[in-house]
Amino acid sequence: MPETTPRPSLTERRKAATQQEIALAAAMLFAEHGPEATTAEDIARAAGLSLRTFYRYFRTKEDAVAPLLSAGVRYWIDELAATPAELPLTEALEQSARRALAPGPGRPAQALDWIRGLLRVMADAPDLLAVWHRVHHASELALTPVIAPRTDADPLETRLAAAAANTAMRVALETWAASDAPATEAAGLAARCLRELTAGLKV
Amino acid sequence: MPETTPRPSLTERRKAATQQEIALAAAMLFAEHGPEATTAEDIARAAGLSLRTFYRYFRTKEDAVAPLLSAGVRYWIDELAATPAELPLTEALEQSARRALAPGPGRPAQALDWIRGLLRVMADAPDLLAVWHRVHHASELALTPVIAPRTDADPLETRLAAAAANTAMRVALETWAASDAPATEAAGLAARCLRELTAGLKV
DNA sequence: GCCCAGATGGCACGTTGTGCCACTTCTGCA
DNA sequence: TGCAGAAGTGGCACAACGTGCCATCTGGGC
Repeated sequence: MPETTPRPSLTERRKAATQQEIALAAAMLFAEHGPEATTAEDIARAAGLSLRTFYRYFRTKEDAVAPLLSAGVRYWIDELAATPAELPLTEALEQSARRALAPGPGRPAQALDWIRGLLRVMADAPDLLAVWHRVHHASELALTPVIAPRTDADPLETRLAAAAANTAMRVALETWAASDAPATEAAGLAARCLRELTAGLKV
Repeated sequence: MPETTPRPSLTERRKAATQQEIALAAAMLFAEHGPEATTAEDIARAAGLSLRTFYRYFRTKEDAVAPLLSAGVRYWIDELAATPAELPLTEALEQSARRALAPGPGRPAQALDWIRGLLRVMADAPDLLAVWHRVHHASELALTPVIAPRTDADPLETRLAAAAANTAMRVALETWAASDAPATEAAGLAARCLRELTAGLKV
């Protein structure tokens, strides 16, 4: 079977697993007691490693949930990159968003639930909110080169398009998370936000 | 002379002055040595107060420059709120942006220069970048109620419009800051970004 | 001039995040 | 299979961060 990736090397896989374990432990503790009441040591203990090692995986305790928060947009950008180049950008954005937010292979069904749980405790946790914004800033930068070959706009317009699309996705996720809608509705909401934004603002 | 504000009370004005002094001291130190190499005590000393008092004005050392970073969008929202209601939203956004970024009464001419200086050291200062994003998140929320009465769109569309307009302003400021263009060009760039975004994405 | 509210400073303390070193585990090569 | 180098892990010490608490001082109202 043809593997595109050379092969993740046992150690690499362990590190990835550890990172994921830390992320889940942190998300669980954050959701239960709030980030303020959770110390880095709590997370380390819950993940079964020393405090020193925890800080080798993440720069701050809030960063620990970044992999969970970025899952949605990560899938989205991957899907967009895999979309046939003939498709108009507008449709490509919508279609990839729908696919990214639907459960599928390699997409843990609870990914959206983690995001919702974390977004809900962010209201009184500025440092955690900062992670959410950092994630979307990163995805804005990652989106630009993916969009660029699909448009003939100049660099500034391309950057704007990436930023706008990214904003639409963020607003969709925040709106969904604030509601009680089931995870299945997130994809539709994201598609709608993208459509409205690419069509232009109402006067 | 009719004053709209009841009158800021000597103590209030002192506090505001102190806050501004801290902000300027922090921006100066951040720009010169980088935020990493600047301790909260350095800022406190430069502003002529104790460390304990510093933390009564700002939650973290990076927060100290938030007043400077938010100046631009603050002016913008104020101008927008003061724009005649008959003006179509698209034009109101552009016009108020132009006014906000042009030097004028109550608008320190160097405001944009501080933003540029700070944005340039943000590349390797995640905590400072977080403040930039927090400022724009706040302005996104502040923009929504100002836009709402000028449109008949539903709440989600209104929120999207605010988020998009806000994103346009942010991209404009970041683009201007990354360039060597004089401060006078920022207004035009912002207007252009707003126009392109409100018109809709190119396919 | 007196008094209360609030601003300030000093101190102690828990938490954060990092440098350094010793130890263990994995990986590659013979 | 065995051995040497590389890499992950943990413990310790330490500077910086951010806050609760209390004592002191300033300033505005009666």
